Amino acid sequence: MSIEETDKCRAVANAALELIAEQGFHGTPISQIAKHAGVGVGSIFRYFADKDELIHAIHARLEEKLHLALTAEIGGDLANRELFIQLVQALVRHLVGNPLVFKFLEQYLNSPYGIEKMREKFLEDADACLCSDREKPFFNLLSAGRGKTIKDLPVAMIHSLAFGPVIFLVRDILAGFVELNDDLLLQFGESGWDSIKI
Amino acid sequence: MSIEETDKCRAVANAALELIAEQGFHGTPISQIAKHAGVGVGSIFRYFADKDELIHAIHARLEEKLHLALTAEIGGDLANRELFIQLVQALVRHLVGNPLVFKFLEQYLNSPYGIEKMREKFLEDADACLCSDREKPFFNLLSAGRGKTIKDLPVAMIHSLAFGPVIFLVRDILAGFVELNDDLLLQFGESGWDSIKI
Amino acid sequence: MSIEETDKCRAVANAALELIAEQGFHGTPISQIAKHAGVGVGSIFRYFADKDELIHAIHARLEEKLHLALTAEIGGDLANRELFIQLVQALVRHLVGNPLVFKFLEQYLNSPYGIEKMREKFLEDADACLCSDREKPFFNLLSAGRGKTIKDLPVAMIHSLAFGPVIFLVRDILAGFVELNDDLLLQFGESGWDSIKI
Amino acid sequence: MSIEETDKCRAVANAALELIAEQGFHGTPISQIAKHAGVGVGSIFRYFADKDELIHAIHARLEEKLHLALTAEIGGDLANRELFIQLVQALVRHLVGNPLVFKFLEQYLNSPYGIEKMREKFLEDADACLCSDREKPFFNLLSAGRGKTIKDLPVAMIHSLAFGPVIFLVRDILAGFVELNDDLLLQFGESGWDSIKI
DNA sequence: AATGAATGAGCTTTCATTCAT
DNA sequence: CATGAATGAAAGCTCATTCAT
Repeated sequence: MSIEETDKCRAVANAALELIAEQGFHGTPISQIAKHAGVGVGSIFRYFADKDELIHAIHARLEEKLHLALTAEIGGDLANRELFIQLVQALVRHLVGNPLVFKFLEQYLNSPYGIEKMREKFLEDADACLCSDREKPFFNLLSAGRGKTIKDLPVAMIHSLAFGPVIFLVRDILAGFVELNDDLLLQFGESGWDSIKI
Repeated sequence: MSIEETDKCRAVANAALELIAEQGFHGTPISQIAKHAGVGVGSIFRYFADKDELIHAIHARLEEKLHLALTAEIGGDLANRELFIQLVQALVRHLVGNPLVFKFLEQYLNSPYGIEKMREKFLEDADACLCSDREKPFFNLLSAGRGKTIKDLPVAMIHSLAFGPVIFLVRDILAGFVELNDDLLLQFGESGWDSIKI
Repeated sequence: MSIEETDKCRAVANAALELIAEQGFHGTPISQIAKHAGVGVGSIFRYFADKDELIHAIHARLEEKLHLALTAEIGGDLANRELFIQLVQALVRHLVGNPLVFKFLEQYLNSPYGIEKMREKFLEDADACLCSDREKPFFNLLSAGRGKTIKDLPVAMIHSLAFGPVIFLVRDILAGFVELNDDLLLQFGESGWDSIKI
Repeated sequence: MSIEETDKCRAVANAALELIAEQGFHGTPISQIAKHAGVGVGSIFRYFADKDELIHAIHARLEEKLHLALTAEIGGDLANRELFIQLVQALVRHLVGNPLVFKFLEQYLNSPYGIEKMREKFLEDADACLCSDREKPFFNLLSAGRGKTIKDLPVAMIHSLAFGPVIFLVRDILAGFVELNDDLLLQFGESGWDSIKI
């Protein structure tokens, strides 16, 4: 169920996002979310059947925003070196600029929630599931170049080479282990390309 | 507290590992661990002050084993292409061969447990913390080559480029999205090198 | 408070009757009643101060209807064998023909609702309370014959002998344990008479 | 699941019986039962998986006790007038002497709990279900005489004639509407027989 | 007058932790 | 030492009731 964009609904989703990103799913009781959102507990269950549904809804919204943010910048074929690099840069910037989003998604994807979600998708559409929704636009555009400008490896492997580094880098940036600047980010994007180009 | 290597203690840790890997931290009550380990609940609290301590202890043990497994295979300078590739292969094989270990660590590192741990370390020893313990041997050996055979980027960035793909690949393999063979694994290792080599 | 016979009011009472008969008092939220009645929740509280009051009002209405249905068929002295038998038959037919009414009353009378109600009545009017309202016409007419055609036992005992079987029979019929026909019903009525006649 | 006869277990069951008899299932929170039993809430769930299971267990125990109390006094064929009367007397005495038992059973049998229970039984053993467990000994012994000393009516109908009055009488006695004495009880038993004898 | 979104007290249930045996 | 029965704080969730619209 996608998030109905009521004011109250968004307040709840935002409060939940903030708290869960810092405390985890199980460290964040509904009552706390309610208080932080300035809402009664009961109201949360008006909008979301379950705590689970709330979490899935937040995930869906974040994926969607991410999708929009990225597709806005994508012009064409990711098998094209410059485009690939631009997108890696955009992705890193988006996640670093929205740390709560990153922290939430990290937890979500490595929890029973995300795994369940992946299974569901796998059953209904095996192809769609070779990557998380987050990178679907990337994924499609990468597939196109396989065997031409991009190595002829299984899609999941290309995917790992392209996005594994991004996630790790963002994690380290948010943890304060790396100070990013434009030049470094450019080099990082180029390095990613080096690993998948033929 | 590291795991005292009593028989009972190991039984508990093993039971916990198996159950947590499949069910998550919060899906695995102490009582279930006790039953699965053939031990009384009370006994668990003799060895581990807390559920948290149990989890951290398991994590520590897994890191240690991983460390041992990998250093056993390392001969020299990772800034050397062949060595790097061998190590990526060894790491993938080890994790794919020990899925419970991988699943546990994935959860741990992306949960408040792991994050808290990272913070603790950061405070006491900034250097040690630039990478997770898991890849410390890699990390040290990679540092050595920076600016020579390896790009002159921040260590954390090199680290992300080198290990991000590994983790993502293992995840996809365990999820059944990729079928691995020796040739593919070799190409994967080479690709990793391509991204960090000068 | 008796049911004001507004359209909306009756719609609510009917919806509540249907739902409660099948799901019980506590399995039937006000919100469900409102939906089923095509009315807003708030409106229910305009007509009935409480959920309790709604339930008591429904009970009162059912008693009244039962009263009317039965007195319509009563001509005279129940101490008269034929009249008694006719009335037992009418009562059984009425209840079997209105299963929701029966199910509601059964629950009501055997719940704190009914018991509380009985107490109230007992305090304000001991006589009225020697039987449930439901059988008041029966009761009065039976009293008349005590010591003549009917055994000289306490009224409540006569009452139990006369109506206990009816309620039990209806319950078994509605549960599908007995298939009724005219002949059986006649014999049943005669049997009831046999137990109270001198 | 029958009640394990631990001390604590019995304390819980007794507390629950008392409270539920007076306040109903839904007026009696587990926390209150725990307090009244001098036990922690958690302990209740050690013995009973559910609130439902607790209630069913109490019911089962009461049925069993009733069964024992009555069969202790039964010597032979209920189609025999004197035996039937003795048993009606015994049943009335037992229920009047144990008002909590009566109140609990009344509520149970007329609630979704009891109805569900009856359905279960009906599915597994249609015959057994024509009467509630409570009267099974009665029932079997009555069946024997059908067509001989007892009217040739459907069993459920005989059952209604024989036990409907008992339940109603007990209810009225406990409500204070009838003052019982040995003579009245004897006449009551005889009246019951009058309704079913050929 | 009618509505239904909002509320929060209160319920059932879980589970880490303790401690008497 | 080892055990597991006992505990109760805390969680998720429901629903009668209110009140702004």
